[in-house]
Amino acid sequence: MGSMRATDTDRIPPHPEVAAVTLQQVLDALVDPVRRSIVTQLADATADIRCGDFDLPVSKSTATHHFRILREAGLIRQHYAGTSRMNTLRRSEVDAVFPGLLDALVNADRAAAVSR
Amino acid sequence: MGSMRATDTDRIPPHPEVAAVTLQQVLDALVDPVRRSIVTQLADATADIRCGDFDLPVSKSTATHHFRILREAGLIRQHYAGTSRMNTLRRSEVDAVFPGLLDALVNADRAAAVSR
DNA sequence: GTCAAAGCTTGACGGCCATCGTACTTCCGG
DNA sequence: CCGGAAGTACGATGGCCGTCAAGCTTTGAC
Repeated sequence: MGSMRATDTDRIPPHPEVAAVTLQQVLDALVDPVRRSIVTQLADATADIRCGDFDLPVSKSTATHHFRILREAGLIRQHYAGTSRMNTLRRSEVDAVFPGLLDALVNADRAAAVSR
Repeated sequence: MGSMRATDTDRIPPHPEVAAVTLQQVLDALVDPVRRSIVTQLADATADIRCGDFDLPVSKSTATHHFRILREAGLIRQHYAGTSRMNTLRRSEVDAVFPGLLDALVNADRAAAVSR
C-alpha cells in the first residue's frame, strides 16, 4: 500500500466516556504521585502540554505508561501535533461525573507544595 | 505486678493529628475498596460502629489491618467500649485539612452503589 | 475462677504495579 | 532522502500490599 498520512484517530487509542469509568479506576489513577503531578501541572496550565514538557522524575517509557493510565481513566485527552502528543485535562467532563473530586485533590496537592 | 485496669489510651495506639498526615497517606488509605466501604458506612451512620458490625468481605485479621491504616491516616477515631472497639469518622477534622475530599468520595461511592 | 467473645500480632504467601532498558515507529527538518 | 526527535511497545525485575491462618491478650458474663 502507498504511504498514508495517519490521522489523530489512528495514532491515539480511543478515549473512554467519563461516565463509563468507575471511581475505583479514577482513584487507582490518582493515587500515584507521578500521575497526580501530571494532573496538577495540567490544572495549573493555561494551554495543552506536550508529553515531553512535563517535569517528571521517571524515564520516558514510564511516563508513557502513566499517560496511558490517565487517558484510560478518562482524566486526560490526548491528540497529536506533529510528533508531539498534547495533553489536556478533561476537567468539565470529570467534574460532571465526580463532582468536587478534582478540585479537592488539586487544591490539596497545591497546599502540600506550599507547606513543603 | 498486680492487675491494672487498662485505660483506653493504653489499649489504642495514638491517633495522629490530621494536619500531620500527607495527602498521599490519605489517598493510599482511600484507594482500597474495603477501606472506602468502611468510611462510607461510617459516613452514613448516625452513631459509632463496632469493628465487628461492619459489613466487610474479608477475614477478621484483614479487617484489623484496614482499621489500622485508616486510623494512621487520620480518617477514623477508635475507642474501646468493653471488649468492643468503636469507630468514628473524623469528618470535621479531615474536612478542615482536605476540604471537599471526603464529600466527593463518599458521594461518588453512593452514586456508584445506586447505579450498580 | 472459668470461658467465650472481640480483636490484635505475627509470619507467610501471592499478585499486582511502577520502573527501566531496548528496540521499534512515525513524523518533521534540512 | 536521511537523520534525529518524540513516543510507544515489550519483556524483565523488584518491591510493596492485601489476604489469611494460627496463636495470644484482654475483657465481660455467669
